[in-house]
Formats: sequence, C-alpha cells, structure tokens
Amino acid sequence: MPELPEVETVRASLARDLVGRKVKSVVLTNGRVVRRHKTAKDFRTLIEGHAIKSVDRLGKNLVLALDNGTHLVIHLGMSGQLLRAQGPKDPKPKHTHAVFTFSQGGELRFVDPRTFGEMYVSIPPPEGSEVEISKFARLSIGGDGLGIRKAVPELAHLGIDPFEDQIGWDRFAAILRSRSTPLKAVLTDQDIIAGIGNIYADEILFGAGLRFDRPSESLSTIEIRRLHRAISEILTEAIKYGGSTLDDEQFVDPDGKPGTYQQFHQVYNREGQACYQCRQPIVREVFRGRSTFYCPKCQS
DNA sequence: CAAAATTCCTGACTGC
DNA sequence: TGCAGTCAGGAATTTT
Repeated sequence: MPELPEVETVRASLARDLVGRKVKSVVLTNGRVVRRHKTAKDFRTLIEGHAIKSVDRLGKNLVLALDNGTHLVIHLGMSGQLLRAQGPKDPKPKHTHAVFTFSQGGELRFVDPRTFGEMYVSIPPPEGSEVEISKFARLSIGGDGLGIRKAVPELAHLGIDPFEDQIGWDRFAAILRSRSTPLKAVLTDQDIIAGIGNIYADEILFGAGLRFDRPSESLSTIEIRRLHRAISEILTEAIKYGGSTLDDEQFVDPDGKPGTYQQFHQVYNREGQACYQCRQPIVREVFRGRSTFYCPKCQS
C-alpha cells in the first residue's frame, strides 16, 4: 500500500528518465482508472503529443507537469504500480489498465489489481482566480507544496506534506491542540497531514512513544516535539530504504524492485511478537475499521 | 459541524 | 479440491 515513502521512491525513479520525454500515445484498457474524466478519449487528448516537464509529489499523489500547462496526477491507491517496459513485446502483467508510449521509445504501464488507484489530467485554474488552499497547508514555510496546490486545484485540500511543506513543532502544536481527535486519526487525515497511511502512522506513533488513541489536544510540549520529530525521521528512513514491501509484494518501484524498510518495522503486522524495545508482545486492535499495531508498554 | 459507516475492488487466506 | 466467506485498505460519499 503505497504511502509517502513508496510514492516518493516512485517519483525519484520516474524523475530520472521521464523528464523531457514526450508522450506519443496512451492506451487505456480499463476506463475506471480515469473515472474523473467523462471519457477515456478526453484523458488521452490532453496528454498525447506533450512532453513531461517535471515529476513531483504531494502527499501520496504523483504530479507530472506537461508542456501544455496541465498536470497529470497519479494516485496509486492500494495496489497501483507504475512499471517501465522496453516496448509492446514485453509481456503485460495482469491488471495493466494503461500504457504510455514515449516518442523516444519505451513504455510506462499502470497496473492495479484492486483499481483503487486513478489518474487524471488537471486543467490549470484561470489566471487571477483564487484557489482555496487548506488552512493547514497555509501554515507551511517554503517548499513547493503551495505552488502545486495553486496549479492543481484538486490537491488544494491536502494538508501539510512533511517534505514539500515544512512546519515547525510550534505550528504543529497549534494544529494538535485545535482538536480532540485521536492521534492516529490526525496522522492519517490527508487534509491535515498528507502522505501518511496505516503503516507509517503506527510506526510513527511507536517512534514517538504515543498511543494511537491519545486525544491530540492532550499532548504535552515534549510529546508534541517527539511526534513532530518522529514524522520526519521515520519517513526519511523509509525513503532511504525505498519504502516498505510487505509479504504480498504489492509495492515495487518502476523497475520492479521491492523496498526494504519493512525489516525495520517496529509494530506493523507484528501482532503477538516481542517488542524490540521491551520484549512485551505487540498488540493489534481495530481502530476505525483499520488494523492498529502498538506496544502497550512503550506507547502511552 | 464532525465522526463513523459504507462503498469501490481483487487476491490471499480460512474453514468446511 | 473447491467453494463460500472474510479480510485488507485510501479516499470519496453517505449516514448518524
């Protein structure tokens, strides 16, 4: 399940060889992947014949700027993969829903068994029109996050991206104290912080020594600083190891290579196993319909 | 207004 | 062996 570290791994890989290349054609074999567009043809027309200027990321979204001023947004959902191929002779994996062919040769395929992923082309808002940026993102200081939100209105609602936007612990404190939501709900709410999903929320909370159900406004200053630090530390480490690939081997980078950060997971998917810190068994609990893993002794 | 439940979907796994 | 049932989860949508 691609979260920020996995999406960033894909972004870095694509940025290496996609920038400057021109999309010759797009073949769609499952319309659901472009469900935001009225027809698949609408999607194709906006892309074909245009070069890719940059490959960015905001939260879990990939944002490819095209030379016609539009942006191709790709969200991998639960099981989406972007895979390079030499050409049409390369065997297509099952559930290949879209194939981009480049003028200079080579292909990029969008593969997604569970079809929660999607792609769409975002038309830039007219000059002078004001895009409503999420209040949390507005707190950020520098980075490209605000620029992407202004160019891609569909992403303007996203909260702080831990890397594209930057936020000090004091501003983070203001966000946490403004609500009484359980911590895990805050971390996984894309409108507050963009990019964290079920796996990294659990890992970050363990890193900060905090329980998932602590009301966000109940944290002391020290705890807020621990959480603020854990967010960047855990995500940075995960990116360093190319993200997490679980036993289902669903996440791979565009070259088909899995990530290796799963070997450092402290709690996720470790129900009943000994905590690496205190040897107590890790507990699994369902929180808002999702599995939550934590150490009852190390997290409070 | 916010929070919880529902929906979309397929593959892996469980129990009989 | 096969089949029905369950689970997994991001995010938009619906319900409470």
